[in-house]
Amino acid sequence: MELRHLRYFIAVAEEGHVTRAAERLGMQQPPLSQRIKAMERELDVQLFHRRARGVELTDAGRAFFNNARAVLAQLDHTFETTRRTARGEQGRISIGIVPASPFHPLVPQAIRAFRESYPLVSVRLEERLGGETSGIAAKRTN
Amino acid sequence: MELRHLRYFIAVAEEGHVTRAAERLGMQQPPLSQRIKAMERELDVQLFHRRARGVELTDAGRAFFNNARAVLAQLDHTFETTRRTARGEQGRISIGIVPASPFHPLVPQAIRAFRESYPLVSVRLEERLGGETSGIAAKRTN
DNA sequence: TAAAAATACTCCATAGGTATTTTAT
DNA sequence: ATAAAATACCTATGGAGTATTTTTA
Repeated sequence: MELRHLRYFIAVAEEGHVTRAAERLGMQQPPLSQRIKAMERELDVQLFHRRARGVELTDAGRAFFNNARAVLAQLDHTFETTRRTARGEQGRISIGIVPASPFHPLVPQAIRAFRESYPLVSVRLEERLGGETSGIAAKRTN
Repeated sequence: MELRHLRYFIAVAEEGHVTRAAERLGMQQPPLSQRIKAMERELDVQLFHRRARGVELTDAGRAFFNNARAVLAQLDHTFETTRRTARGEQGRISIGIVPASPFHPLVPQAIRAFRESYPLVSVRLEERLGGETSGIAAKRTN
């Protein structure tokens, strides 16, 4: 089973007609009927009752419908999260700083400003006594 | 993007090598490289760093990895729920009964027994005063 | 009997296989 | 220099289109 098939199934369930769903999907009725039947074969579950004026979800079909929509929603969320992470708009960053550093007093304000621009990035601040530099080190910890 | 591609990506991420992932998937390395690249093109996101000894997830790739596994897990859950519903092992049932009926005293024990056999079916009992029958009526309310 | 789904087929596009080259350390 | 990924090219299978038949109420 592929994502395309989940979308086909959802269209048919929402329209209540294979023919109307095919229109909405920009394809023809027979291949859509075939794909739905292939899904029923693969699941070994009847998803629709065939009526004279369209199709109607079975109980199992309704269960599949609700869950399938959730899967697609989660997938959309996945794509968005991935793209935001790639753009640096989402994720986790650790900042290490030496307390005695001349930058020290500026850090809290800098973090506030950063958070305003990147609300989905969580910033973690660590103060360390030792260390070879007197500056600031930041690294992604995704 | 299709489910197959999510599985390909997960295999590559877990193995850290396109070649090993291809073995695990029972396919050849070049088509797997092509599919991964196609996914990166479609998402417009680089998912792996190419190293001399394999590949390594980028930050965005790691975000995609975590979410993609959740999508597949939810899909498995979807299939199970659908099959259980088809077998009548999961769902909701409403039972209507007339209080004066001779069956009335037997109902609670019957429901207890049913629940033992079908713990994932939720049973709802409704008592109604009127009604054309003196018996018991049950219907699925999925 | 009429509207819609199913079947039978033909064709095409995506994706997989094989051979080879390029890249990264 | 070497291990692994990328590229180029060919092939094949899943799925989409068209024409027609079957089913359901």
